[in-house]
Amino acid sequence: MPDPAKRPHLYLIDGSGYIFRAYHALPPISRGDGTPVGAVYGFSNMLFKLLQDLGDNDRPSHLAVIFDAGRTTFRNDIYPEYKAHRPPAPEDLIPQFPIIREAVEAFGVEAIEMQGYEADDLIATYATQARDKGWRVTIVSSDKDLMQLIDDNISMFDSMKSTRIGIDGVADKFGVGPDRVIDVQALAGDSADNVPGVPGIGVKTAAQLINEYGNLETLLDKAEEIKQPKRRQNLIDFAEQARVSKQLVTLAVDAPVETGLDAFAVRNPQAEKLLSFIDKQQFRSLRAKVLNHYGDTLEGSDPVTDVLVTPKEIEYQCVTTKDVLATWVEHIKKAGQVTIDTETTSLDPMLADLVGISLSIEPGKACYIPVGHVGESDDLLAEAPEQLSKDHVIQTLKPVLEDRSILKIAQNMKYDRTILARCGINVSPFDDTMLISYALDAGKHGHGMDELAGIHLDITPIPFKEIAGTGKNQITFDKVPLDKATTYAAEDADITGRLWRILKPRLAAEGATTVYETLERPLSSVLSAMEQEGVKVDTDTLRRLSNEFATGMASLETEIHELAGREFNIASPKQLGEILFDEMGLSGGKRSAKTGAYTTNAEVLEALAAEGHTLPAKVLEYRQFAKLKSTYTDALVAQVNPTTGRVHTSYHMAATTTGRLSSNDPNLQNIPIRTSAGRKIRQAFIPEAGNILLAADYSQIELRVLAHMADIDALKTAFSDGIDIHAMTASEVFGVPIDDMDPMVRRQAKAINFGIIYGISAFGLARQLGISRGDAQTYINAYFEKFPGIRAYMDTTIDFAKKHGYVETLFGRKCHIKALTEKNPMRRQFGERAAINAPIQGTAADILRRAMIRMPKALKEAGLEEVKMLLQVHDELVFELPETLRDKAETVIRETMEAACKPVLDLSVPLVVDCGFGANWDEAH
DNA sequence: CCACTCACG
DNA sequence: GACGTACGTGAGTGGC
Repeated sequence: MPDPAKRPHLYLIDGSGYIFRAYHALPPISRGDGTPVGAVYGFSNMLFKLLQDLGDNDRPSHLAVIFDAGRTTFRNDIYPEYKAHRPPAPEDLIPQFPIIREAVEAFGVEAIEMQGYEADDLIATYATQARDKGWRVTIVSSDKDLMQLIDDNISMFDSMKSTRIGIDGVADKFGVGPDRVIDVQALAGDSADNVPGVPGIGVKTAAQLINEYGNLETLLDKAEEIKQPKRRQNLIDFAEQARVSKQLVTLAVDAPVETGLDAFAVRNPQAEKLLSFIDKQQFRSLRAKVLNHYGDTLEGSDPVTDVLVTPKEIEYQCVTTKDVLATWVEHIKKAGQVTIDTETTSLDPMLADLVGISLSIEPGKACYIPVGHVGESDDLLAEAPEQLSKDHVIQTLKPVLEDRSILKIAQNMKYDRTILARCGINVSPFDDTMLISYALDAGKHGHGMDELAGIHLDITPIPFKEIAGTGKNQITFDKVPLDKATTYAAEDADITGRLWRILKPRLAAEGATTVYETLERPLSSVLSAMEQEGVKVDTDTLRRLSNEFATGMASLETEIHELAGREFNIASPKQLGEILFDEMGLSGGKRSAKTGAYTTNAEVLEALAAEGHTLPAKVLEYRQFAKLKSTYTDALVAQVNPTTGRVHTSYHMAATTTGRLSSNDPNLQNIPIRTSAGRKIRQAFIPEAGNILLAADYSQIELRVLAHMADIDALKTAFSDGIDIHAMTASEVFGVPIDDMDPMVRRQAKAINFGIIYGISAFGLARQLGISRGDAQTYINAYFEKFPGIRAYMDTTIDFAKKHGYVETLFGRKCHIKALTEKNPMRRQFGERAAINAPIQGTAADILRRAMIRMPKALKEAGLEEVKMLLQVHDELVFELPETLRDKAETVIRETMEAACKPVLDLSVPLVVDCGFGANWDEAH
């Protein structure tokens, strides 16, 4: 028996069943020449969907579609009336049969049929052959006649319902196991197939009788014993008819098939064949889907080599006439895909004005369509170059960019989507090379276009600086001359298209499709909407705070200078260090390894303050004010968008190793909360009048994920029972009762719990708690003694990481850890800790992503369109909503977040979401 | 442009 | 036995 994980898996598709389903599911469609192709279309889509949808575990290694060859089979020799009542195939279906066989061939799949045998017999024959060789078999059909074949290795799959039927499913349907299905059918008959059976007996009664007597022959032999007179008589009178019926329903497992199983090995379709078939039928959306799925892995298309992505010549065109633009649109429609890039006046998509759009369909060919260029001098109107109007270009491209059958490809589509959304275009569908790269290579390198171009294409794109200058002399893109702008912009679209051709096929090949399709791509538009929504800040409050902080800083500055005996720049760690440790002669001055400067961070200053020194304490105060003022109050006021009056952050989807988002310009994921002065800044985040803010955060999500991943019963039970997890840890590690726990002991346990998530070290824990390294080590030892499963989890994770170079989240996201291969033991241990942390932090991040992706639909379905998701802060989502919707919104939000793992992951601990609401973000906590 | 510091989870 | 450390971010400032 081959390795069960790797043994072949044969899929046998009931082609006739597929055809009839396709025919009835779709309205009549004809192609240009009048030939009806509705069923062909439905069939092709179903076949493609099956090839595309199956998860990694269920992927076929072998595949064939089985058809009926004609109306008469060996069963008509046994019973001429078999299937005699079947109406002929509908008139408009008949010409589609041969086209459907072409479709199967075009997809590179074997089509099997044989005169004298039904498709079911061929399926039975192949299924049995494969099973006997130790293969797994899936029969794709909903025909109950095939259920007799089901066993431990053969199952059925209903592709419309996406449900798999095994032995249990048969029992549900027939009331007996698969081995007695034919006995039941022999008794019950089948009016659709004109199988007579025994009168007065249906499936229910048949199952009851077979279960009682064991099988058909025994039942017929003992028919005299049946109590019910009518049933007894029928069983006696129609015994022979039952036997004939059994023959009719019994599938032949010995059909003399000629094609061997090996011929069914799955292979990628040949591009030319498949695309020409699709084009002949005029299936535009299918064309796009097929290209999207196979990328350039299609056999016979240029392989992914230099030939494909390195064009022989470069042809970049500046489009300034309607005719040329129309030609591009035609080419895009024909190709079914286009790479797009927008050029604007700002990196902030909420401030940026559209300047031009570049497009590319194939490597080496791209165009730039200027729409917002102005003159190079200040005399704007006089020197603006000739270009198409923005309005005309938008109206011309809108149908293409919104066409569901045309795939739009971009590098960081979220940016372009926001820009285009502001022009009234809703881009769909799309692929994003930045996100594909992230799904594949998170942690290996960055995912910006220039970096990817260097790595995958060995190209250094024209630096933006080269065309726009640097520093205060830098000009915006609308002032770049058209020739330079065209070279730069068209190159971006060209490179993005070439990157897509390299990266897209890797998704399927490296098992990253699910991460990309379920955690990356759908989030892009959700974030775009959140960014466009923005959040309101109370600028008056921020300005007032800024003044308060400035006043505080000024008086502290005087005091500090007096204490130091001279003036110096308090904000300079270098100068401060010299004052403290050289001039004032305080002890404990540690120099940093890199520059040799004294360390003056909060930890050091706090220690000095604790010794009774005033100056360090004042500096700490000063630093807090300085930080809050420069990073928050002043910066936030400056970030308010003049048009919307709100602050629009930008979420970076591909920044972290672990799958977390990051927020920038401004960063709204590090708004103060830990100190009262800091919380005043949070109070400046407010809703519009009549609205409230609602903050929903996952309670202890990372510890819950850890409890599940490491499978720690004590932790899981504590979470299920709603026990304070830090108190529980304290009770286990320090042997104290949970009730009336000393807050200091709980604090220590909390630090241990966080330490575990970070890949604990005695040094780190000691520093966090201000205890000796020896004591910290004692705590850690005690912890691992109580929770040995954690140690095991950590060891397993590090082993996996070292073997593969990456770790995985519960949702399959790969996080590559570079430092694991370091020779320097310190850096390598750093990698080991990162490897322990990444699956935990990453799984939590995946859960947040799932919740966010589902949130808009969940709100909409509850009639809560007015509830707007504004912010994400790693374990928290912030919403703005009319106060009247508070309770209903809270329910939907909580349910969506708590169920975010489902249905693909059944977490063994509950997820708990705490919701708060209020007139500002601080109150909402 | 890097180092340092510090805000958040 | 010596490395010199908690995990993941972004932003402001000083200083070379």
